[in-house]
Formats: sequence, structure tokens, C-alpha cells
Amino acid sequence: MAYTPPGETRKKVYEFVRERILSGSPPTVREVQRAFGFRAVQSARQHLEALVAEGKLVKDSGKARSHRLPELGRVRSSHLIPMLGRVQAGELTTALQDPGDYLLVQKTSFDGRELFALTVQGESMLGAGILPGDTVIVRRQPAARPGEIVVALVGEEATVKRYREKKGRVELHPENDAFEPIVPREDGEPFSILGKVIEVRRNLE
Amino acid sequence: MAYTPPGETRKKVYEFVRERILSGSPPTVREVQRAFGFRAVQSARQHLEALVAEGKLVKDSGKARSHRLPELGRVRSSHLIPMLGRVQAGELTTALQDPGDYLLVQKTSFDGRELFALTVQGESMLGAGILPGDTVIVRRQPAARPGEIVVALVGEEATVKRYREKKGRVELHPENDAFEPIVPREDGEPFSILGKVIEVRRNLE
DNA sequence: TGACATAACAGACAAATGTCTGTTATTCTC
DNA sequence: GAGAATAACAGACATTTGTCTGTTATGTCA
Repeated sequence: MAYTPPGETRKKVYEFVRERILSGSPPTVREVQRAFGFRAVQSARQHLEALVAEGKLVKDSGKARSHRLPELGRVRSSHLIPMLGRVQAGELTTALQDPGDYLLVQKTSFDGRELFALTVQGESMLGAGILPGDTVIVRRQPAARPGEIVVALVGEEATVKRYREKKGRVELHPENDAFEPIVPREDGEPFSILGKVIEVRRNLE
Repeated sequence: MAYTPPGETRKKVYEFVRERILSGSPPTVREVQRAFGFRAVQSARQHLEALVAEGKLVKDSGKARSHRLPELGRVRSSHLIPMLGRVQAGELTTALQDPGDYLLVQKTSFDGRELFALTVQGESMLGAGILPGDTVIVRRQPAARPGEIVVALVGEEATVKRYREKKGRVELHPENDAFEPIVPREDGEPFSILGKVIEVRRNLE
């Protein structure tokens, strides 16, 4: 490869590696070499080392494909989470184990608690700015605090509502006057909190 | 490792590998070996090969750390886009060049058109499910079609509205009865379409 | 019991991959 | 032009990692 002005190729190498990391397969040194047509491995390595020295990348010495984006500041850590469509109670576990699609999320405070995403059905949460077809990202947890928006299992159906407590009893409130709050019967159908909604996304494209 | 019933360890290996793939660093065969306390590499390899044969994993033969989830086989392209906070007209260009933060987005049909994100101010789009504090992801384009939600520069302010045309004249409609449509004066203050809103995100955490 | 399938083990080889030492070329500055 | 800094090259070595051949244990079923 011909001589290029200082910093020019370096920038392209960074962009190449970043793309690869974000797409799930960090490159080997030799893959970088080939991608840029370097005739020496060391040329690629030189750039990679410099990027690590600059703090733009981090690396586990000796390990294969171990370049990563630094988890601080600008670029945060990203995770793939399973994405579920319409979900019935019984199917939930299997749907999580074998999801049809995945969603990429960034979370600074990802503490290992399981995340999943599902598509909202119905208009019961219009008032909270959650429309049919929106994707909600949910953190699994068995309980919630009043005021939080949760995904709950009522009977066979997974539903998104705002969690409230009234006289010590749980109530699930829609945010739409056309719908009635759900008050789980103490004897009746199975009821449980699946998790808390931590993000809402809507695609308009 | 002691003998375990058929399929039992296999399932755990799958879950382990899946976790690692989702978190961005697929394990090596020996990492699986160590994680399960196998005394032979082949024990780990056997399980991995079986999972590939079952179709639960895919793998690039010979490559290091090349196990992937089959659904993710196709390269999902993800991109970092600059994230702007409150934006004034004059600052926009510099803000795009040196943003304070980046946002990770997945776009299947990313055709190179520039994307950026900004935080919504005000309640004028409540009716469209866009709340103050929401993040909108915008594709830069100088024009829009009626009905699309756009980011426009009106005077010194960037604003999110629904694009309409009436008698051949542009109108920017809020989705909130407390606000009035914006009709750019032909002589008056600078006006332009910055781009189209293609995604809305809201953080509830 | 014996055939068969799966799980786990042992040890080795080969390919992929990271790393090292040293050299040459280009550009800039004094 | 000399020296410094950066880019790129050349060739090798060492470690990591994937792969292979063969063996031993455990459980199933006719």
C-alpha cells in the first residue's frame, strides 16, 4: 500500500474495526491487513496498537478477535436482546429461548438483569405516548413500584399498563379513557408482573 | 466432568454460548471447555458441533470465535450517529461535527444518507405520541411528503412537526390543540426542512 | 447380556492469530 | 541535507485456537 498522509489510514482503520465490532465480529489483525491491502501484518497491527494507545479501542492482549470499543464516555456497551412479537402467556418462555429477531440496545447500567423486547398491541396506553406497533424494551423483574409502566401477564395475555396500588391492592391502569383499569381477582386467573418497561421505540420509516 | 443425562449439558452449553454471542464476544472452544470444567477440549467441541448440526448455531469453519446465532447470520448493519441536545440553527453544523454523545442504531436500509438524533423540546407533538425528552432519529433530507413528521428550522429554532401542504403552501402542524400550525412567511424568517423523523425513542429508566 | 448411542476423556497436530525484530520509504522541519 | 516522525514492508516466531484419532464410561433397549 502506498504511503498516505499521517492519520488518514488510521481513521479508516478505526471506522472499519468499529463497524465490525458493532456488527458482532471483531476482525483479526490479518483481516484488517487484507481489508486495507497491506503487504505486512505489522502495518495493520501498528494502526491497531496506535488506536488502543489513543484510547479509541481496547484489547485483551494475546486473545483472538479481542478488540472492543471502550465502554466509557461516548460509546456505551451494547447488547442484543430477544425480540418477541405477540406473546401468549404459555409461549413466553419458549419465545425467549428461541426468538425470531434481536434488537440492539445500549445500556449504561446493564447489571445482568435480563432484557427483552415486545411489540405493543392495542391503544390502551395512548395517553402515555405508547402507540400500537411500538416496541417496548422490558427488564424482567417480578415486582414494580407505583407509577411505573409494566408488562404483566393477565390470564393468557401479556399486557402493557401503568402499575398502581390502591388500598394495598394491585391495579393496572391503561392511559386511555376508553379502557378500564384491571384489578386482578384474588381467586381468579393467573396474574404476574413480567417486568418493567425501560424504553419505548417507534419506527416511522 | 461426570456423566450427565443426554441433552442436559448440551442445553447449558447453548445458553452459555448464546449469552456470550449476545454480549459481543463469542467464546473459543477452550473457553467453553473451561466454563464447564471439561477435562478434554473435544468434550466442548462435541457439544458445539452438535448444536451446529441441530441448526441452533452457525459457524465459520477454521475461524476463531466464529460461532453465531443463525438468525443473526445476515450482517445486521449498525451505525453510530451523533446525538444533539437542544439545537439552535446556527450551531447545527458544528454540533454535528463534534457531538457530545453517540447513539447506536440499526438500519437495514441504510443507504448512506446522514442520520442524526436530537432531543425533543416541548409538548407540541403529544398527539403523535412524541413527548418532551424523547429522542428522535432524523434522516437528513431537504424535502418531505405530506403526513411525514419532520424536523424543520424556523428562525433560529429546530422544531419537530408534521409536514402538510395547503393550497401549495407548506404548513407545519403540531399534534396538540394548544398549539397553532406554523405557516412560513414567504418574505420572512429563514425556513428549511432539516430531515425526516424515522424513529422515536423514549427512556423510562 | 450385548449392541448401540451419547457423554466425557486423552493426547496430539495443524491452522489461525497475535507478537516481535529489523528495514525501507515518505514527509516535515530545521 | 540531517534528523525526526510516521507509514509501510519483510520475515519470522510463539501462542491461541480449531481440528483430528482413538479410548473409556454411562445409560437405553431389544
